[in-house]
Amino acid sequence: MTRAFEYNADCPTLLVLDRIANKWAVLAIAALYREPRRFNQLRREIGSISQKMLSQTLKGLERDGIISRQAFATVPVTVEYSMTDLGRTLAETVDQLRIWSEKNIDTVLDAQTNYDSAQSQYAEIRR
Amino acid sequence: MTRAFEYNADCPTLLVLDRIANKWAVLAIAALYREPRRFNQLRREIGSISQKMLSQTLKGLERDGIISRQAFATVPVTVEYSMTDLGRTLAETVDQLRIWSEKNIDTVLDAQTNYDSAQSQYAEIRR
DNA sequence: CAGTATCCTTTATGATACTG
DNA sequence: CAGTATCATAAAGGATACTG
Repeated sequence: MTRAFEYNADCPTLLVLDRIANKWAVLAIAALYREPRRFNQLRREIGSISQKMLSQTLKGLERDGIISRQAFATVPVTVEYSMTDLGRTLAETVDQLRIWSEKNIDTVLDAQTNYDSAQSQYAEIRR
Repeated sequence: MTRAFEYNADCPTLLVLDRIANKWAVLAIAALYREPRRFNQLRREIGSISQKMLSQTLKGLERDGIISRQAFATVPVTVEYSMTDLGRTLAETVDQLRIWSEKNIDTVLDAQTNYDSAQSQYAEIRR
């Protein structure tokens, strides 16, 4: 077996996965990919995210050096989030997922329909 | 704002994200990327996954047409999981995350250390 | 072997209220 | 505006027992 697929606790993939195998993080990264945003701006744009989750997600991404946070001493305070150089390289990778999704969504949807009808047919027989 | 970043319920990215922004799914995809595996083989390989989660994850991936399940009428039964053609294209994309992780894990770890020490320093001042 | 079913615990997330 | 704190609930996950 190759080193790449050892899923032990020290595996870097697992560490990074705990950050990005997360819907909110992916959405935040995608939103910040092109241009910086303020907190509530992000919140409105992502839409489905709560204040708590956004705050938590941004903090985690900042901790990992994926995004950076800059506060301006306005009244009230303005805070701008933006991708770091490191973050941008991750964002490009994550963006591939978006591209894959848009390209293959129809195939996936068809597969789901197929699977579901096969299942209900089986349920029919069992009854 | 570009179409790509509208996070409404119909967004294909969100639908796919609900599947792959998931640690177990990513691990299963990574494990099946190179060669087919049997259920318990996968379980041992991923290690940290429970029977319940593996079963659930594989079912979801099969439903989406990412992997396929083939049962052999041996005693006891043997079941082999493998990537579909569609799945393989996703796996390649997901594999980029693994590559990114291995390449940048040190930078991320450093960023975390930095962030944490800055935080504790602040806590020190507040006290 | 390859699961399913069930119960129980932990974690994630939402809603609400409050602050500099 | 940009959060934090707290409580409540829903969802995820683990452990165990059981089956073809």
